[in-house]
Amino acid sequence: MSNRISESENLVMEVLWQESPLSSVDVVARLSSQGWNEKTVKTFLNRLVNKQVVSFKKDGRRYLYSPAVARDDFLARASEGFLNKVFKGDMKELLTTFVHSERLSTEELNHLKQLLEDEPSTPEGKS
Amino acid sequence: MSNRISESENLVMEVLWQESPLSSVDVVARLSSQGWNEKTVKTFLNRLVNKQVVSFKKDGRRYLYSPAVARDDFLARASEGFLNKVFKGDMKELLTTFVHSERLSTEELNHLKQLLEDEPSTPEGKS
DNA sequence: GGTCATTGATTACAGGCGTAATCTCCGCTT
DNA sequence: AAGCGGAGATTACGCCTGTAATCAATGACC
Repeated sequence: MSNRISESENLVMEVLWQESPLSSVDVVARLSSQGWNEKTVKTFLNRLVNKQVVSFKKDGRRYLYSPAVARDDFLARASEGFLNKVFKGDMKELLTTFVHSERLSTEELNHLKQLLEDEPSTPEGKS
Repeated sequence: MSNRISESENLVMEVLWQESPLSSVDVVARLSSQGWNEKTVKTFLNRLVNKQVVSFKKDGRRYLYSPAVARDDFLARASEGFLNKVFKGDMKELLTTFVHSERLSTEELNHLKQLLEDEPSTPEGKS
């Protein structure tokens, strides 16, 4: 259970997924918009290492951090968890909620249509 | 900040959204699959009342609980939070992740296409 | 009317999280 | 070689959460 990633930790992961390896100083810099104290970021890095989702290599006296898990896997599992938790696993309802959200722009709608066209499984026969 | 609903509390909400008002005994019964002690469920009900997302009416010495917020609003806000937290607000990526998930059945895909067709905003002009 | 059972309210407590400060170790500088 | 400055490790601490047990009030039964 303890290998769950918190919201703040997730932001740190995002930085590392975007670019790695990074020193803690770099990570702090890339998270400056969060207004976090350097110590706070270090704490997150430490916890992530303990949770084994971030690895590091020593470079002199500093560490260079890298993600130890792929972002896609991560998102997929988080999404799955959210789906089950909030929507009781009802994917249709989840999609309906998101599609009906005003946050869905025309561009996003088109992107979504594109995605659906590229998806294989929708000919005629419903298997 | 404290009006956030936890995962367990959410399950209690689901029960009430499905049917209300309900006595605590009823809620406990409907959550029996969770294997929670009656005291535990009472705690959640109490916390939900304090968070003002559940209201109650006295019926003799017991309370009859009802949701104080609409499920749709709730899902929408939870979804918004998830989108921002896990996908940094990137709706396209969220949709991509869900659509690519193997959990998306043919039926769900068709449902989604239907949703898109019913959505107004996809002519030519992008605003 | 008093006692008891039960219901909601209060209290408990460990582990996770946000947010850091402090400690310790070690490589550079002088 | 000695000291210092900075990196990671450890510790701190209050709030939230999961999980209940205990407390207090009150309606039902005798």
